[in-house]
Amino acid sequence: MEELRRGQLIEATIASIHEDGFAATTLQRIGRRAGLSPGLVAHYFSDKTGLIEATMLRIANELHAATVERLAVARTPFERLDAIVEANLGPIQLRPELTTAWLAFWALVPQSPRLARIQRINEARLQSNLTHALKDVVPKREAAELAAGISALIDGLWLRGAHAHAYGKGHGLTSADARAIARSYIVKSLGAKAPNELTA
Amino acid sequence: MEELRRGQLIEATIASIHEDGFAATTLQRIGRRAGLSPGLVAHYFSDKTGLIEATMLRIANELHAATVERLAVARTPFERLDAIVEANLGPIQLRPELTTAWLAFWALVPQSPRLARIQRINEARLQSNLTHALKDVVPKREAAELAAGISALIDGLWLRGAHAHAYGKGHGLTSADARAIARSYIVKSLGAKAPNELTA
DNA sequence: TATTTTTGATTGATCAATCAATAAAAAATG
DNA sequence: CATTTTTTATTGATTGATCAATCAAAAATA
Repeated sequence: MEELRRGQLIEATIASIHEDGFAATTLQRIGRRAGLSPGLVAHYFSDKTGLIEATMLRIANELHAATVERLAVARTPFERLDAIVEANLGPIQLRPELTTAWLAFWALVPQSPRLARIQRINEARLQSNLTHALKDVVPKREAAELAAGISALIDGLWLRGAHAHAYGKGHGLTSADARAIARSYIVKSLGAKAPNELTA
Repeated sequence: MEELRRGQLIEATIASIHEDGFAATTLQRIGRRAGLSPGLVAHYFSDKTGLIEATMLRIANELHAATVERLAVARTPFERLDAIVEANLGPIQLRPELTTAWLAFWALVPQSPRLARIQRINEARLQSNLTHALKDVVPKREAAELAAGISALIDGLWLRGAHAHAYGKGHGLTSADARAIARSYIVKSLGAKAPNELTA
């Protein structure tokens, strides 16, 4: 019961941030969207703040889980890089509801040490996954540098994808565009060491 | 008088977003910070919304002006690319107050067509500047692709820089890190065509 | 004096949090 | 098994605080 209700409230929060905007995301609206009373938020999350934190944590963990799942079936270093790109920039992660929620959380990070912590872990996970995938292809020293660049590029592409939804159809970056740019960066960075497996 | 007051209120808005957080950025606080009455906002911006829009427009135009200024003294394509990187990721643009404000505005873009328009123009300016700088170094077709990658990377690095301030000293990306990563990407992308002028 | 600028109290609306009341489920007891 | 007791889940109205917007009055300026 507890897990069910928490999930309902978290999903309603994401939906409300997307459709009402973060400023208009009130406990009343969340409750109505979830088909529950606004008072329940206090019962399951103690606070509105607690619900927001739980929501960010949830989507961060879902991203991580999606990445791990794809990495598990990747066999070469290039497949691993591709798995990371796919998990982060695929159409599932670039859904309008999710990107809008991420934008809102990113904006809250400077005011909330709790959210900052989640975001830092998020960055560290991405960086670590990239470094591991790179460490067999380039010198260790270079791997860290390269991972920093790729991870920043992924976040930037994500940002572009998030805003593209706001620009309306036909404007801005698509998920496919984002992945193509990321792959192109990886291929160029690895230079001659990058075989065709990457794009296969 | 009008320009003075508008500037005071815009600066106070940026300061309040940074120090109080966007949610706590009220007309009262803005007024107090500016040493003016909260009622003046209505007089000079009609709305709180109008003040927010004017603030985003202001920092977008300041970024553009800083870019144009640096581009004016750049002589080679590589100097032009470096000027763009420097204008976007230099310590002036990566100041905590500015990055926090940008984060807040980015989060508002999905709910506000007016802010979305400013952001789209912002992206277009960066992309256009990069494409022009690249068009003499790589084939036209490739220039657009490359510009898309570099501009996304710049935005991603900016995001990292913004969050780095929230992580506290010693954690996260510095302005110097960001510029180094951007330059490294450019050098690798241009391959043998990139002379040393870039890092000179 | 006429006009513009500025003030700050007021208003009406909205919000998160609280909490007493109720319903449902589970556990304990006879 | 039936009944009572206890715990847990849920509701929704209330409260106190806060906000943007308004505007009449005052101050400054021309």
